[in-house]
Amino acid sequence: MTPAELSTALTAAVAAAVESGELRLGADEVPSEVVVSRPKTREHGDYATNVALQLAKPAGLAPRQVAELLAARVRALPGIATVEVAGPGFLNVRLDTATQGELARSIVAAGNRYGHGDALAGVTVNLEFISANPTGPLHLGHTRWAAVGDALGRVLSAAGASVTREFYINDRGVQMDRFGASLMAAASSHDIPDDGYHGDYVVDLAKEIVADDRAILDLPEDEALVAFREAGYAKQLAQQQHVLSSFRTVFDVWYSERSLHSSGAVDRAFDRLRAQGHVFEQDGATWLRTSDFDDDKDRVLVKSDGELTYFASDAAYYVDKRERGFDVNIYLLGADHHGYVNRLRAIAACAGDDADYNIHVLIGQLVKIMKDGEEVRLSKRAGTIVTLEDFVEMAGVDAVRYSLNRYPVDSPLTLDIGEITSRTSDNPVFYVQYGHARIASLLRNAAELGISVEDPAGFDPSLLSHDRENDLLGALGEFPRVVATAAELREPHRVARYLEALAGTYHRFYDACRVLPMGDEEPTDLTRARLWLCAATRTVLANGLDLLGVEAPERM
RNA sequence: GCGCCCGUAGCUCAACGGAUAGAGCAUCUGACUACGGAUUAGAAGGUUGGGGGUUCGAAUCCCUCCGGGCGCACCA
Repeated sequence: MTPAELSTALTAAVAAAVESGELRLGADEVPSEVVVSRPKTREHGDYATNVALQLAKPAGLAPRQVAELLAARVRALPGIATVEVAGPGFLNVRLDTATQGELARSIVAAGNRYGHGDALAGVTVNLEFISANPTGPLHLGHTRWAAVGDALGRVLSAAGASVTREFYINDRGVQMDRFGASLMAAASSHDIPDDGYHGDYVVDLAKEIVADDRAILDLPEDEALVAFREAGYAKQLAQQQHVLSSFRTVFDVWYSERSLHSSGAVDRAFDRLRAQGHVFEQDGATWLRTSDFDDDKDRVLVKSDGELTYFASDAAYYVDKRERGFDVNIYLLGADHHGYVNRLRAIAACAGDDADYNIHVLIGQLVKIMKDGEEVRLSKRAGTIVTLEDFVEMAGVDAVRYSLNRYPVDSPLTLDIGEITSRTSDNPVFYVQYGHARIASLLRNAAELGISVEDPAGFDPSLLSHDRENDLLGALGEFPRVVATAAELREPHRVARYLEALAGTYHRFYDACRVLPMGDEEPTDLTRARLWLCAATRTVLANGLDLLGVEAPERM
């Protein structure tokens, strides 16, 4: 029995108690779903619920009275061993061993679908992250977003959402001309302007551009500037795409800011905002009255010189996403952009949308990396900043992705290269991957002994009665809810934390419960039952690592 | 000045409003002639920054103060 099935049974029990008149509740006071949780200590049963505490006040009864009358109903359900009322009014439920053990079979049967759900079914999500300027390499902050954004996309998909991952290319604006000017200066060995881009990559890029087309040096200056800018743009974008691909981060849409303007999306957005009545003219400029909502001041859309602001692009881009059919638009932004949150929400509100539902902005705090006790600040390539490539070169894709996905994004983060690359239990990514490899090895050994875990008839779930087996089954049952919660809260780190706990629970089971026969003993029913449990654990570890975009190795 | 985020063990960090606040590292003490010891058992370590409030119950929600980070353009 899964926690979800138990929850359904408890919900029905509450409804039946209301039906019979035992519980007097209004229609809107009957819970649509009774939440069950896995208690911290086994003394509190396999599962516990606080529903009686929550219903006591509306029902006009003492919490323990409510608990007692619900307990009587739940005891009668199939698969339930005992129900106790504890503390202020908790219901502590124990399942029959066989009922609990059946979970292993369900998990193996579900395979790579176990953990997936339909909590977000029918929701179309636009997940925008990184969105760097195509004027240089991706740096440490982008790396956090690449890891978290990609994992979040996987988690949202697992929860049933239809997810489009989008990278907004900031290819319009003065920084592009500065980039072109920097490349042109580097190509002719002039000093790069103070407001330009520095770092070895600019020089390398300039050399490549000249090697591709020597004639570029003979162009008039204004034409050369454009030519360098466009060639550099193409090369730098390709470089970012290549690096992200190596980092196992894929995008469905690369959206050019230029195309936003050339396609008429800006005009359409302005029309919509005007129609909603939030656009006004003042001092020769065109404004959006964002202060009608959460923003602290109004924002300029068109400057008095007729130029569009960057904010105009933001507004048009949001409206364009909505026109493309996205219900929920998630933005992952760096901490230095937190001032944008309210104005982005105000754009949604000005467009007539629900800022609480249609837009969701995640702000990521800074990442620092330490090596040998000192902060790593310099990049060989970029001049001043640590790049995604530098980080991966130091630690590897799996360690970087996993480490960045272990923590909530709204807290600053310090990672130690030595710790996240060590091949010992103090490194969570290896601890979890090792758990998977260990089970894979065990199942290989079982196959060599001719023991099949495929035969459903060979599985007697009632044999999984050891405390450590019960712990493991309980942990395995939590996975779907962990995934659903991670998706709902946009917090993929919950998956990583869960996997670490699961790996620990497995190792403790393994330490206490011999699985394969010793010496020349024959396999028993218990051998087979435990192999089912191992296979189920392996499935969950693999599915969880996949949600983080981290390999689940057969061998290490 | 206004706004956002953060403050939990010596360190890095967890914890749907739930029961005794948890892991890892570091410190100390144990467990292998057996499936991967890359494992595991235990000890010690806390007034969850301070103070109020709501609640049967607060690290979590509200108010306030203290401390830290960041942001407040007709820049992009």
